[in-house]
Amino acid sequence: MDTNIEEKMFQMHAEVCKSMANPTRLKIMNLLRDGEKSVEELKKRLGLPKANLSQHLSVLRQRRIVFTRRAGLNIYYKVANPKMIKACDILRQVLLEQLQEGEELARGIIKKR
Amino acid sequence: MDTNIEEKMFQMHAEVCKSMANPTRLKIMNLLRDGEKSVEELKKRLGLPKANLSQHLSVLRQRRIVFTRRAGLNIYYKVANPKMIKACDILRQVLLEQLQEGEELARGIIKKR
DNA sequence: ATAATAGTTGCGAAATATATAAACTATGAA
DNA sequence: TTCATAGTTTATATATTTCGCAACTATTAT
Repeated sequence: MDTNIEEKMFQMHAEVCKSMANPTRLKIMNLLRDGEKSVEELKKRLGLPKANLSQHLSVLRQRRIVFTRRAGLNIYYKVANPKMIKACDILRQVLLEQLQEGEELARGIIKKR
Repeated sequence: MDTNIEEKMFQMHAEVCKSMANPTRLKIMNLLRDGEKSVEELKKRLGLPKANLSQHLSVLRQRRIVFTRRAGLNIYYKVANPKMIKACDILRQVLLEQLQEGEELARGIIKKR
């Protein structure tokens, strides 16, 4: 059926969104924005217990949002598709616009007193 | 502090992602893509109990991803910021590319036999 | 072989998200 | 006022996420 493939797309789309629906994972993506980083580097920058970090990385890996490469003891993570970063940037812009609207609204209320 | 506002941005960003991290809500956004629709229309197209639909709409409303307008008995929903749709489109593209890669990989495996 | 370093995985508890059903609110018509 | 329609909210049960902790695996050096 044709509707079923659509259904699956929505399901997969939702799962990609879920992968990004956590502040820690967004921070990871933000750190990976300008090149690959080892788990240790990420751990240092984020100040998280490595088990927890590893679990978050696992979520991103499973959805193929990041790739890994092993080099000796270290495992390097990088963003699989730069479009993912682009999507993040757009959402961030949406947020900034919302904040701006909020400010304008607040100013409007102050004026009206 | 400056780090705190960054922290809050990541938090908010995650919450926007959470709003989109559900197949039903993605379907709603997709239906609203080309103009506002009443709850009843959405209900018909999605075939959901209205209570459930209303809850999903509530999530989108609370994150200001959609706006509402009342007209008589009906309440019309529309996408608040077209950039939200753009972000969805990019994610969908990422998915399609992943599927393509998967196919290529599969073909590669077949060839190698 | 043993130890050290870098990561991952499994498990249980607490917090969140989802669906359903029932009760509630708001608008308009008779 | 009473009723019907359109939508929201609340309560509750279930499923999913998230975290910390302990145990495990993989690679390198001694």
